[in-house]
Amino acid sequence: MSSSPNRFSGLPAKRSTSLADVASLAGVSTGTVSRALTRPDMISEATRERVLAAVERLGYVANGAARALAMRRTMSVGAVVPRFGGSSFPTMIQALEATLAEQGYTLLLAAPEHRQSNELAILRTMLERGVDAVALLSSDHPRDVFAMLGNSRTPFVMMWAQESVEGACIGFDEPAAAALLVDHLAELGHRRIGFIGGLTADNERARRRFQGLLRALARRGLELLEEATIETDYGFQQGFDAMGMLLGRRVKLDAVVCGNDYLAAGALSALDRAGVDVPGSLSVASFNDNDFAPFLHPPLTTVRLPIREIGEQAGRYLLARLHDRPPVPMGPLPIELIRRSSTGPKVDINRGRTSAA
Amino acid sequence: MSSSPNRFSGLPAKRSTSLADVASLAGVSTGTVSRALTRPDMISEATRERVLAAVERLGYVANGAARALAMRRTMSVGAVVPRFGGSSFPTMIQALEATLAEQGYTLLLAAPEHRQSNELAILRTMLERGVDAVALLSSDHPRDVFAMLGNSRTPFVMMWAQESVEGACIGFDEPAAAALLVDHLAELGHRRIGFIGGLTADNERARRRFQGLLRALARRGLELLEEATIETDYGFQQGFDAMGMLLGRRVKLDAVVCGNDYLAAGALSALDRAGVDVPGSLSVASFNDNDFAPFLHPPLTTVRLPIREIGEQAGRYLLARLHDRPPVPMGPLPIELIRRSSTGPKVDINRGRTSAA
DNA sequence: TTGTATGCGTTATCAG
DNA sequence: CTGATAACGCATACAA
Repeated sequence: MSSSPNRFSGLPAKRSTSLADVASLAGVSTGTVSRALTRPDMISEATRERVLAAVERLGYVANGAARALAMRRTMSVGAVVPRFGGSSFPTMIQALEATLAEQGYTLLLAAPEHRQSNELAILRTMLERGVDAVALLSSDHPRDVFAMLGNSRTPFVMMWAQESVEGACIGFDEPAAAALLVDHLAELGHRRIGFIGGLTADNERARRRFQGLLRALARRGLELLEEATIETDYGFQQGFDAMGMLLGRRVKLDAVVCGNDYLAAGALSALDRAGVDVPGSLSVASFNDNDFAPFLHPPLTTVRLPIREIGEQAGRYLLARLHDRPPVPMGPLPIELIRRSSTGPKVDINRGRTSAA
Repeated sequence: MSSSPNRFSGLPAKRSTSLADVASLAGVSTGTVSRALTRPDMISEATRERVLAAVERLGYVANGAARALAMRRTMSVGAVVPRFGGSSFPTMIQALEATLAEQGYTLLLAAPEHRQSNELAILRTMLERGVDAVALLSSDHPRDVFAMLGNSRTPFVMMWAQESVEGACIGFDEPAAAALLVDHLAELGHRRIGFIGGLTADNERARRRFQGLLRALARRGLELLEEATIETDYGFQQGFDAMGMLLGRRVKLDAVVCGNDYLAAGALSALDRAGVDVPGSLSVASFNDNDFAPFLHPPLTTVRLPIREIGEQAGRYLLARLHDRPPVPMGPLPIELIRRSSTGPKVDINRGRTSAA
């Protein structure tokens, strides 16, 4: 019953072909096979081909666990990233993955739904899996996390974070981004400014964004209207609801800044629903985590944030550490203000094409 | 120079504490330590505590490679997912990860930027890493992929796919979703219908979506306007451009269906830019991969697709296989039409609150 | 260039 | 309940 090949093969039967199998088929030793596969230049053309043929014939796939055990390295780095779905993290992670892949490293990812809950447990699992390095999100983690990292001598980096005594951080100047937005609004003559932002309590990035905003405003003798400041989870619905609340309070406002593009999209939707003229009677600006703020309607001013670049830099940093090289110095990550008019090429419905006369 | 503890510790020095260290500190054998950690009930209270204390004191973390080698299983499943960033995949993956985590499984993820390119290589890497099972996206893969999977006797599942002789598929009824949209538009009396969809050539899902649309239309004696049908990459900019092209062609249209919400967002933006009254003079409907179509402006009719559910079901299926149980039967995944009015609660700017009188 | 033998850190088997 | 000891599959120093 359980000997049929195509049966539900749980654990017991998983003895797949090994180096030894290949070796005997090729009529050489295991050592030779191993070298033929990982150091082709150390072996004669003839035997190498025999080995490769045997490998092919058997469909041999190396056992990573054994290899890792013998080599004391796994060629993989772990990343623990909370609340993964629907955010800008995928972009960052993919950049990280791509950068690591250039040097043959694989990314082992954990994306726990509930934050903090068991970050240490997750990290432990990763170390047990044998990751050579670790990428963390932000820099606020329990002491145990850093302790375990240090104890295991595993290189690590904190992404989307500013500075930390605990280790290296890759991030961008969030206050500078806030300043860009504030300057823009101020230049438009706006003075009564509201804010719909992320929850600062458990989100270091939202916190820095918020404080950057406050400081930029202060430099111009302005401040956030307290009754027009709302903290909420990042999300369309949340943005919609928050803007609804703001409107309900009937505060006089010149402009509203949104903590990210999800909030902005929801807020714009609520404004439209309420018949508010944007930007005629109210300007909206936004941080652009997810690269779609430039395409929202009505067009709004936004700052493009170097999310992808964080992933890349983090990857480079880790690779440097892994190769026992001093970390490469890295310049500041680029931040760019995108003004509201840059939605795309104009299309005139009355004339047909755009380019022709 | 290289003996300092806090130096760039590449590979050589990574001999961290092992079971043996713990054993000698606790004055027991390695076997005892192993059991104390993984089978607490097989050991006396007293020694277990001694062991745990030693573990704590040394900050011991198990070596997963060695464990995997000995146990012949890694408690992890791999997933290979192309074009990961900015799509609805994160949602699906997170659901998969969460489901697997319930049983202690870890998700090893590969998210290659370029599709097909080297799917086999990626799979090989995963198998080498020692994954116990694999989740694939869609069902169109090179033969080698299935061959390798079969050869290694690794349970696997195809997500977001319909049917395949190669193995199990988890997906939803894409044509049914298309039919919902078509029925809705037809009920509104629309007959001249266009489509801005994903590239069918290299995207099985886009293909099924497109064909489902054609059939649903045919059942009602309708067809897609050829000159109002555009294939493009999923994306805001692409949707914007595509709608621009459509407008440029000056085709008479009652409605346009968008292949996903990114395209829809771009299309709506282009329509607004062109001053087209939506839905007054043109209806827009959309497949909703990313859960934000319901929040777009102007509100459009959309079908909510069970993306998250795919991840969950795939996880359950894999777990069943991993535990050597027959796969659990699963009902059809839910699809829901969301009509354009359901953007959210209404907000009356003139009255303050919504709920009070 | 190739074969041999040892070690990698755990789990599992089998006595005690 | 606990202690030896043999796998696990591969890489590598060493010998040939």
